Amino acid sequence: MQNEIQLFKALSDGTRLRILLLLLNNGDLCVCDIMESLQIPQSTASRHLALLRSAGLVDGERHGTWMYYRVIENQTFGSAVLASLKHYCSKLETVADDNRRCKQFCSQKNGTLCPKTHNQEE
Amino acid sequence: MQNEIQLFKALSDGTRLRILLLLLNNGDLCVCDIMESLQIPQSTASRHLALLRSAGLVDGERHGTWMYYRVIENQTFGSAVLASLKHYCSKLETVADDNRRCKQFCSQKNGTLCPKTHNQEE
DNA sequence: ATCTTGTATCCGGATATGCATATATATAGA
DNA sequence: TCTATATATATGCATATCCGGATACAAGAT
Repeated sequence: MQNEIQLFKALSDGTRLRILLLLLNNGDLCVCDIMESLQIPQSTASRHLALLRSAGLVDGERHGTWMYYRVIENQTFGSAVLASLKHYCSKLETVADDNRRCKQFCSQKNGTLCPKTHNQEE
Repeated sequence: MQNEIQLFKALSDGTRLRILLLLLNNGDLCVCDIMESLQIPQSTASRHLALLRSAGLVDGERHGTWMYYRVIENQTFGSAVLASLKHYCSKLETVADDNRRCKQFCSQKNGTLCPKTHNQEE
């Protein structure tokens, strides 16, 4: 049951939950998007992303200089929990604030910084 | 999102997961059942049960000397996660061992110690 | 070579864990 | 009622882990 413990450990931190919800709601994002949206230092974002990746919740894809992260969609326990998480946390104020900053930052930088077009889900 | 963090913290410990799965698979249990099934000291079982209760995952009902614990069934996020947990962890060896010890202990003590008949689900 | 982006490491402080011990509560019997 | 026993909770302590931020380092682009 080590996998489940690691999964819940990864989820039991506010910053990581915000990162996951940001990715669930906004598709692929690079580290600079995340630090802007959540207003956290770059090293903090990076470290939490590494932990989320080692827990099997997200994976990263390199596009030149930028590293794009996304939530892994498979049919495991982690996926089921994340789906519930997205559903139950959609109304939270913090999440809404993060999403708002994310959309603003991504549209303002559009075409000027990151090479890859940003996926706007829904 | 403090509720969700507290939920995941409560779930990110092997002993607590085993307690929850034991309760999910065997219905109401008292502390002595749990310490026998998991082979852990009484103080450890009690401390984890207190934490699970404060996280809103289990509640306790007193029957004379014995305190019976059960998983809380409501329609919140925690319930949804526990349902998935039970489904995805049903095949784990540790869980099977715990359940076996539980059934053996409960049947051997039947009528002699705890006053309340043990619920065998399924 | 230099700039930007991302990762790894170090530190201090906070929190969690397990076990042992002490305390509280409930039951049974004299 | 008083005592002995069984059950449950609370506390203290040593150890281990985790968090955030700063700093140093690595990788890619021009």
